[in-house]
Amino acid sequence: MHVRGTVAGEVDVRSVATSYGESELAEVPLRPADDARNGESPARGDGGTATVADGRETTTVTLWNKWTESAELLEPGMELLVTNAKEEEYQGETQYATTGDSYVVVEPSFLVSVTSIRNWVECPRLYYLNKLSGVPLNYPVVKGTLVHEVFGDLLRGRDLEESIEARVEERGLQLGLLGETPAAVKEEIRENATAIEGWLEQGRLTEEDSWRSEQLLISETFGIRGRADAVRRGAPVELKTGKNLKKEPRFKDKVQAACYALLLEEHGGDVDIGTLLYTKNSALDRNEETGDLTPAKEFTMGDGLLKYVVRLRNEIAAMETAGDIPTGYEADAKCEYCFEQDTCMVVSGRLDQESKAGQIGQSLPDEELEYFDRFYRAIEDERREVHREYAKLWEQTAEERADDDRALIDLEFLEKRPLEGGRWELRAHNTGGANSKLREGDLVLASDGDPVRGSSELARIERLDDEIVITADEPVEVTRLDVYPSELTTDRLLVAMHDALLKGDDRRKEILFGRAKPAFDTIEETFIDNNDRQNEAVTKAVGATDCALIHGPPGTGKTYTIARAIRAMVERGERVLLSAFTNRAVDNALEALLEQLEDVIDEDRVVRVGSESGIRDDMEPYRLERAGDPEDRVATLQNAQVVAATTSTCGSRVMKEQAFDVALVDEAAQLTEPGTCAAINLAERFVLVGDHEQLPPVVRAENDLTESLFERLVDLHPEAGVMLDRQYRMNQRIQAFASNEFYDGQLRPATPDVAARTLDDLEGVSRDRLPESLQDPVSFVDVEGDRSQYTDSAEAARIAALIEAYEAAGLERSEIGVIAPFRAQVSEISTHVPDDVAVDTVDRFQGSSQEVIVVSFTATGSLEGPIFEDYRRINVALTRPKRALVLVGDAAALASDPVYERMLEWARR
DNA sequence: ACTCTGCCCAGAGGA
Repeated sequence: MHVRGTVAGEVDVRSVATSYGESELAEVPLRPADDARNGESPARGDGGTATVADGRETTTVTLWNKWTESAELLEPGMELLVTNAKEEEYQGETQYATTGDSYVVVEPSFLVSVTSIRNWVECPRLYYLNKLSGVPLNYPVVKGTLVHEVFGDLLRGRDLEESIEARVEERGLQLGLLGETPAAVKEEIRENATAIEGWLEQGRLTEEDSWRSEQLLISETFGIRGRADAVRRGAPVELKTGKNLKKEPRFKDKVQAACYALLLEEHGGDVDIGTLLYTKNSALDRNEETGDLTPAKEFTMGDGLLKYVVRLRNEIAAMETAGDIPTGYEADAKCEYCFEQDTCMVVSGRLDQESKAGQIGQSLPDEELEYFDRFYRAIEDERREVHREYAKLWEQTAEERADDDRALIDLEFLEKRPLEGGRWELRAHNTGGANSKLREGDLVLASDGDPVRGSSELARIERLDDEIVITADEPVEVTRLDVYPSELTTDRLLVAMHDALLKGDDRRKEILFGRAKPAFDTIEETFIDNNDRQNEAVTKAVGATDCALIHGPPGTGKTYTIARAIRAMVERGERVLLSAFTNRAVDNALEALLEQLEDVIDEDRVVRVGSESGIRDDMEPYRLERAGDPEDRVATLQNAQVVAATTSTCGSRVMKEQAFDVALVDEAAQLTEPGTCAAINLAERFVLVGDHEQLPPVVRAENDLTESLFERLVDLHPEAGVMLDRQYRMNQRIQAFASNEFYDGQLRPATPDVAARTLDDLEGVSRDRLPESLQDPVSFVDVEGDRSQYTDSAEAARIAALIEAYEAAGLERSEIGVIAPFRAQVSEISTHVPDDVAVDTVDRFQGSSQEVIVVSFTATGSLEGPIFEDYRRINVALTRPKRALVLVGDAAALASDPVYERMLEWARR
């Protein structure tokens, strides 16, 4: 049976004399998991149940011999899983102990990647450095990736030359940045491919082989995930681009293969043979011991190796759970042979970390060390949240998961169609309501119903409506799609923070930490002649030698100001990076910029970097295509004077090779500090534009990431900031509340026309035709709600009637927007109102505006709940309309909070 | 208690 639970106290490790001699044992007090679903977990295929019988009381699990090493890692509160345990009666109590078939897994829901384990076995410090500073663009890595892709193609039956041609073409941009020519790269790949082909031929001659390539595997039991290069007859095959003339495979390569063996074991395999394919070994190289010419090395993976791998994995999981930083002493690697030695010493020196390699250089100032510590923790908190999302893949039932919007279930599989290159196009019919987080272009786990234990594939969504089209390596009879969680964003945040602190120049850090005041050059030019603050903002942005901060409340022409500033920079010959957190914000800013840049620079000197699915269709012509001739691709990017990309893309390998004079970050109040750093790290100076009175960054965990760099710098360097104070959007009556409540009364209409705008200005609309209660630009409709928690059908019905009234007064449906706090209420309202009325959450309405806005508060009785606590959300909701705003809600509930009460008074006037 | 966007996933190799 399997035992799973939470460590309930201190672990006792000691030696005892047994009939086999001296043995080590560890006694772990364990509170068995009370989650009933645990019992269904099939884990390993021996039919055991996964949980200890009915109890909440603490029991004891004895871990024998080598497992005591994992026991030493345990802290109270950690999760523990022991497979194939035996039950023992001791002093009338039921206890458990490991058997010869047991595995001990620390924090099993923390999914460790195979690469992590491979790095860790070499040196835990190497694992840490990889995570912290990332791997820069370099040729050996790109070539390795290419060889793997070609290998995969060969296994799927693609023609060799065709594959090489296509794969090299796809990597044009990266190869160009590395200064490689296609002909030379192809030639090198051919050499590796010859070894692969020769080996494949051997296999075909001798027996029927069954092959799988690039299989993504997740183990719920061992807490490991990874992608096997290939699986032959159920056994892992690892491809290596390098040379190895020794008889034995490298140890870390064996460990990697053993990881896949564990993963395959959980998926029903039972193998003890691993194959490593060193494709640089050629016929000219003779194995020094065996004289063997083939590149393939087969080896046996014994029980001991597999268990050792799980113990390694436990070390990582325990360290990540505790939030520790490895020193290198955990391993017996020799630092003098390590090619990361210098980096390791510098990092430990700068961050004042204990390290086996020793320290070089001077430690960062205390405040920077403290900053590093705080943000390292915060980012790792986020990472743990991503890990919890992985765990939900098996902890949630399909229905729970679909409710969570992270999956589409009960699809009806329609057909499979082979594509060129051996991939497949799969089609399924979406039977349910398609209200999920999944979007076109996303990578998902496509499965036959169970993404972890069943057959599943990493697939890309090509089309998503009633009929779903995906592409994948294997023809899964897909009936379910799951979000595949990714640590990519977290990884990039960490690297961005590392770069800002360890690679950033000193002057930049003086500014970020408030040790110096931002400086400005004097600029005489007038950029905008009818709006002083906008002009001041452009002047500051252009003249800043360090940074400028532009605070732009709703409707104040933030986007125009940015575009004007960038134009001025471009005219001065500067290279500019335009960034924001979301693709939508980047595209909006770029759209305004293109208008400004007409006649200033050629269109082809403006480049949008990002994925095809992320970029808005009308910006597609500016998108940097990665595939193509290397020289040509790299010229397009280097020649660009303006590059636009999300902050996440700014952290990509390609973007990190780029340098700019200025980085301009829009919607900067929605960005975490490390997120902002990803963009500004690439430039000499920066301009942040945003409004910290609107919504803050979206983060998974409650931590230091919730305050933006923008907001912090506005406080730290008020003299670098300027607030745009004239708004071009709202009727005066509408803007009054937000102005007083959020902007100290400083926000005012830009012109008398704006102040006086009403629905009457719109063609064919007459306010007289509205009920009297709606004739004022701001009105309140008191609805006693239906008392349900996240929806309110009474409000929804009333809103439908309001929309009819506006239509009757001559408004187009497309001129009306409805905003609600909860997604559930958004879908409730959507069922009541016509399709062409925009209905969305407050959060998603940020950044846009409408002639008429109806707000559904969805609260009866009281205003309790986190969504109402952040007043910035009301600021966003109330500042979306131009000409009319209708608040719909329960007056009694709204009056229970002072801010909402003031809002009520204003609306009812 | 709720809100929710990014990202080619994980791994590619050097000595």
